[in-house]
Parts: sequence; C-alpha cells; structure tokens
Amino acid sequence: MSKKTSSPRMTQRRIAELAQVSQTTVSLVMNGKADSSHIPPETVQRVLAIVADSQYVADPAARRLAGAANRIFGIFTYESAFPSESVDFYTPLLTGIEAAAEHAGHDLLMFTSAPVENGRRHLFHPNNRLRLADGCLLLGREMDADELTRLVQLEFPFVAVGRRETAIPVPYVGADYVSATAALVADALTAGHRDFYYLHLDSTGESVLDRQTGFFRELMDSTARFEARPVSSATLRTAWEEAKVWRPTVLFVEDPEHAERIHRWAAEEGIRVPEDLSMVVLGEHSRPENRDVDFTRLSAPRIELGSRAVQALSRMLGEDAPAEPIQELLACTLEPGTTLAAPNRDGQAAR
Amino acid sequence: MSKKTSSPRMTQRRIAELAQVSQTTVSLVMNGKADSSHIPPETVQRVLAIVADSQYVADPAARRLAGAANRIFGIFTYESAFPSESVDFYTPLLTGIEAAAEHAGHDLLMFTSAPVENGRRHLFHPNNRLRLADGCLLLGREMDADELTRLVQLEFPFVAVGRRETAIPVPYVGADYVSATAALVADALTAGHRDFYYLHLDSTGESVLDRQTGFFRELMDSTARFEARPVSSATLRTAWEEAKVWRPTVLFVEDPEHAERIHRWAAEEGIRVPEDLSMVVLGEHSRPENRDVDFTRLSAPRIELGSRAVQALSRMLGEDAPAEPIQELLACTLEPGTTLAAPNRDGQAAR
DNA sequence: GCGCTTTACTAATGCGGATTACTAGACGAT
DNA sequence: ATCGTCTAGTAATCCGCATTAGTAAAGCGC
Repeated sequence: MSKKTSSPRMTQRRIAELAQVSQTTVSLVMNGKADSSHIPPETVQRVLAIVADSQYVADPAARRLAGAANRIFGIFTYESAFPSESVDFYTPLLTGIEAAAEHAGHDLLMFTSAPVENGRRHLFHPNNRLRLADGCLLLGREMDADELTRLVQLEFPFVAVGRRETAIPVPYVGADYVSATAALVADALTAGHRDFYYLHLDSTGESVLDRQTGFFRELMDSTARFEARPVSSATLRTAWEEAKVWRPTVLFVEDPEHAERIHRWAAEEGIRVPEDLSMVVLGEHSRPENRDVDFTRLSAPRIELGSRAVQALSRMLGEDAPAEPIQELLACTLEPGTTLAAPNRDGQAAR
Repeated sequence: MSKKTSSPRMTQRRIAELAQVSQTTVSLVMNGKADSSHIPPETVQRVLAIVADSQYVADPAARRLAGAANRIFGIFTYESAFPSESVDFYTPLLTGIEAAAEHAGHDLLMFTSAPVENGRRHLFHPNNRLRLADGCLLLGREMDADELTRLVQLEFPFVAVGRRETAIPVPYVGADYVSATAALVADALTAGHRDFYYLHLDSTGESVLDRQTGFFRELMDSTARFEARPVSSATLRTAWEEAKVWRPTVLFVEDPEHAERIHRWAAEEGIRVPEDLSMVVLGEHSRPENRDVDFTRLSAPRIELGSRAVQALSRMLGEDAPAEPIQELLACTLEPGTTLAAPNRDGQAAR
C-alpha cells in the first residue's frame, strides 16, 4: 500500500533499494531468470511484492537499448493508410492486424512520419524509428524492391502483406489471385463462354500479374479465344469500344470502378448484362456496399491476411524461427454475383 | 560513396572515428547545437558528409533514454479500434489523426496490447509502452477517470478526443453536442413542434450528457411539453410503446440503430415519418451509407477532431506550452435529412 | 610575458535495464 | 586442513545518445 512516494520515477534501482537487493537481482527476477541464477523463492517474492505495489513499469527504451524485445510491431504502408481512396483497402487489413496484435499482446507502431516522394512513402529516411519495433509489416499494392533488400540486409524481421517476387525471397502472406482468377475463368468456360476479353491494369504489381497468370493459364489449355489489354481510367472508353469490336461473350475487368463505368455504358447502349455480355471483376479496391451492381468477382480474405501476417511475424521472432522465409498464400472467396451467365449464342454483344 | 563496411551498426561513435572527431561533436552537429558549441562550419560539413553517405539513423531508444523527444504519439482506444462495431466510430478519427501526424512528421504508437477487462481496455498495465511516446491521444466514448488522473500526476502529456469533465481539468478536443442538439430542438420548435420525446442512452459519458443538456436547455425556455427517457437495445420496444402513449409530435433518438428500428416499427404500424411523427437522431456510430433512412441529425466533424487533437498535443509539447489545459469544442454539422417536418395538428402519432 | 577571454573541441557521466563475470560463504569429499 | 562445488547473490559493463563540465590552444590587452 505504500505507493511510490512522490515523483522520482520508479526504476529497478529504487526497487532494489526497497527490497535490499541489487538492481541485477531485480532485473533477473523481472525476466524470469531467477531460477537459473540461484535466487531463492523468498527473495523473489520480496522483490515481486514491492514491484507489485510500486506500480513499476519497465522503461521500454532502456529495455530496447539493452537488446531486449519490446512486443512492438511496426506497420508501414506505402500509401497513406487512412485517407479516402485507400481507406477501404487498408481498413480490413488493419482490422485483422489489430485483432491479432491485441491477442498476442503487441503494440503497433505506425510509421506515418515516412516522407512522401511522388506519391510513395519511403521507409528509410534519416529519422526512421524502425529500430523501436521488433519487426514490421509492410502493406501496399506495390513496394520498393530496394527497401525490401535493405531490410533483408539489416536482418530486420518483416513480413509483406501480398505476394512479393524479388531477387532475394522475402517473407509474405498474400492472396492466391492466380487460382482464384483461374477458377473464375473455369466457371465462365463451364458456363459455355469461348470468347474472353480481359481489361487489366497496367502495373507490375504482383497481384496484377498474378491475375493475368491465372487468366492465361486457364485459357491456354482451353479451346477458347481470348484477348487481354491494359487499361487506365483515361483509356477505358477506347478500350471498351475496341472490346466491342472484338465481340467477347465475357469481359474480365480488373478494376471495379472500370467495371462500374462499363456496366453503365453497356446499359446505355442496350447491351444487357449478363444476357448479352457476362462480366467478371477481379479487383476490389472499394467496399462492396457502395456497388450498384453485384458483380461476379473474387474477394481476398483481407482481415485474415492481416492477422496471418502478424502471426507469421510472431513466428519469425520466436525461438524456433524458420530458416526459410515464410511465404503463405490464402485462398480467395469467389463471389457468385449476378453478372456471369451462359453466353447468348444468337445475339452477341455489340451487334 | 563508401557505404558502411559490413555489419557493425552505424553509430555516432563510428561516424566520429571516420570524421576524426569525438562522439560528442557528432551529437552536437546532429542536434543543431553546432553554432552554440563553437563547432566551425568545416567540421560540421565533414561530419554531415559522413552521416549522409553512411545512412546513419539515430537509435530512437537511445535518444529516448537520454531524454530526447522522438516524435511519436501514442494512441489509446478504450475500445478496440478496428473490430466491426467500432470501426466506423474510430476510422474517421484515425483518418484525421494520421493525416495530421503525417503532416507533422510523427509516428503513431497504438497501444493495442492494453489488456481488456470486462470490455474496457486499461492503459496502465505492467508492460505498457507509454513512455516510448512523447505524448498520447485518448479515444473512446467513456474513459477511466482514475487513469486520466494518473496521467496528469505523471505529467505525461495527453489529449482526450471528446469533452471530458473531471475533477482536475484535462486537455481535450471535442464536439459541441450541446449547441448542436439545442439547434436541432430549435429547428423543431420553429417547425411548430410542442411535444418532444427523447430516447437517450443510459450512460454517463460526456457526449451523452451534453446532448441531454442541449435538449433541456432549449426546451426549458420554451412553452413546449417534453419528456426524456433512457433506453437500451433491450428496452427499446417498451420505450416505443410508452412514447406512443405520451403522443409526441417529434421524437429525438440518440442511437441511430434505435432510430432505424423505431422507424421500421412506425412503418409497420402505419405511422408515417415525418408526416405523423418527426424524428431527429443525435448520435452517429455507424456510417451514413448504411442507412436506409436519411434522418435529420447532427454530425460531428470526426476527421477534424482527430487532426485538431494531434495539433493540440503538438502545441503542448512545443516550447510555448500553454499553462492551462487546451480545451476545444468543434461545431457539429446539422444534417437536414428528411425526417423533420411540421407537426400534423389533426392526427398525431399513434392515434 | 602574464592573465583573460574566446575558440574548438573532448572526457565523463547519466538515462534504465540486461547480462556477464566474479565473489563470499557454506558444504562435502579427501 | 585443503580443494572443489554449489548457493546467493553483486559489481561492472554495455547499449547509443545527449549533455555538462572541462581543457588545451590561440588571441589580446597592457
């Protein structure tokens, strides 16, 4: 009940004085090394009793400086995490991360101070607080390969969220877009489609490439006719016109927003979806509730990705840290939606 | 171009060796104290050159231990920040906080490790990493008065998001629910309402009390008849029945979810909103997009609350720290909605 | 040529905790 | 009585940086 008398911070040294032992002993007791250091139970109890009623809290900075872990995971997002456009991308990931961190008793240090250079943040800046964390999670659609390399060289433990293909293999937890895309293609084939057109983003991000891999892999083995083409918001109109000339029975679209716009244009032009043209969406950057159309699409388990990433990082920091980098791919969910149906053999799209 | 040769971490001491000066000098230069310490420009340049190409980054733990600030703000949420129900409450706040932190070059340390005891988190636990932060932000609908007191005693800088009424005044940035509620009541009075029924939450949280204050303050001066009653999800049905007996022309409801349910019941019972009964909503715990009904309601500027809280904390940590605790109230927006109209004199609700 | 001031630094210390190396005393075996 | 071993600790050192208290050398007035 003594409470600590006034201000001077509670430290191990003060506890040591009160318990009539040395600071070393206090440290030993606090870190559970009492047994292996021949500290008898009575002494341990004496120390613990004083610790308990002194409200002592170890200074995390001192612990870290002395080389101990601190149960802090850093989080670095290559785009700002909250601002509008990205909010819906990051929120589910952060939800999973937070839940797992809370469960495991970890704090999360968000590196929001990272300076932005032409739209991308940089983890390594002269003031980075990286070393405060025991390890860190990297989020973002695309990451800087040099920074990943540097982290590996520093032997700083980290896990990327999303598959990463780099010269040196890095640990990641990602979504299996290859299989999910292939499965959607297979569904379309089963439904009878033989003319596939794919409007994908013009990016070298792994998730983008993976969808293409899935698309082509499944179609290569089939007798279907197919075509893929990169688009951006700016070229979407042209792409749509070209697509119509090509006369697909099913249109795969990567960006949900592009899909919305095309769906609208189709409606205006009297092209019915899915009767005249089926549509499948492969990306999901904004929240489903906002959608007017219930597209047939895939859905990455983003909450789970977040928590699995935390678990992976925990494993890496544990005793039995695996030698190989952890690389996990989680299955996506296929959302049936209402925009994939059997092709209309008589009247194809854009007659 | 030398790069640091192999592993041994770059430290001020290594830089000192390379620059042929003492570690002290390096520290002085790094902290801009060169001028006041008679370090000539050439020496400063020599040191800075080596720092620049050595990719040196100061160890934040060491800085903190030595008493320097670290540009880290802690964030403590009394409820888990992301999990489902709370997500929509915290997201806008975090958006504002993140934006302001990024702008000011601060990192954010989220204290997710805080243990949960019957639904509430506790900031002070034997392993808290509070001291790693320069100051912290407290979020949550209700906060533990003891913990606030303890923070004050520790002289640990913090800002609460949301008005806080405590024995010792604490710094906060909150929303002015009193005025906003009063304004909505005034609108209803102007529309001709004279029979007000208020279903509020049974909580002692300041925001809840403030809405009551606004409600009563405005009605005390009027000739209107009014009644207020605490409700919970469990007692809502009963409350609704009682309300109908009382025959209000306008119903103020604190919880948006309660309002949704009542709106549904009213529809089933043939009571038209707002023709037969006007409704006004005062709380906003979930996102507007999810709403079926566009209620007349108030809206707290949550993004701004977040960023203003960060700014307040920055001010407290600056040179000219104000002696008085910063206490700011931001105005709420009144959303006109479609559920407040002139009362129907002939046929009141629940005939 | 002797104090005094200014310049240009550096040695030493402390922050709080983890860890290693060491010591004093007790006990057992020879 | 002597050596070795075990117990119960403690002293000392280190982590990397910030800061205070010097100190050696140069410049200057008289």
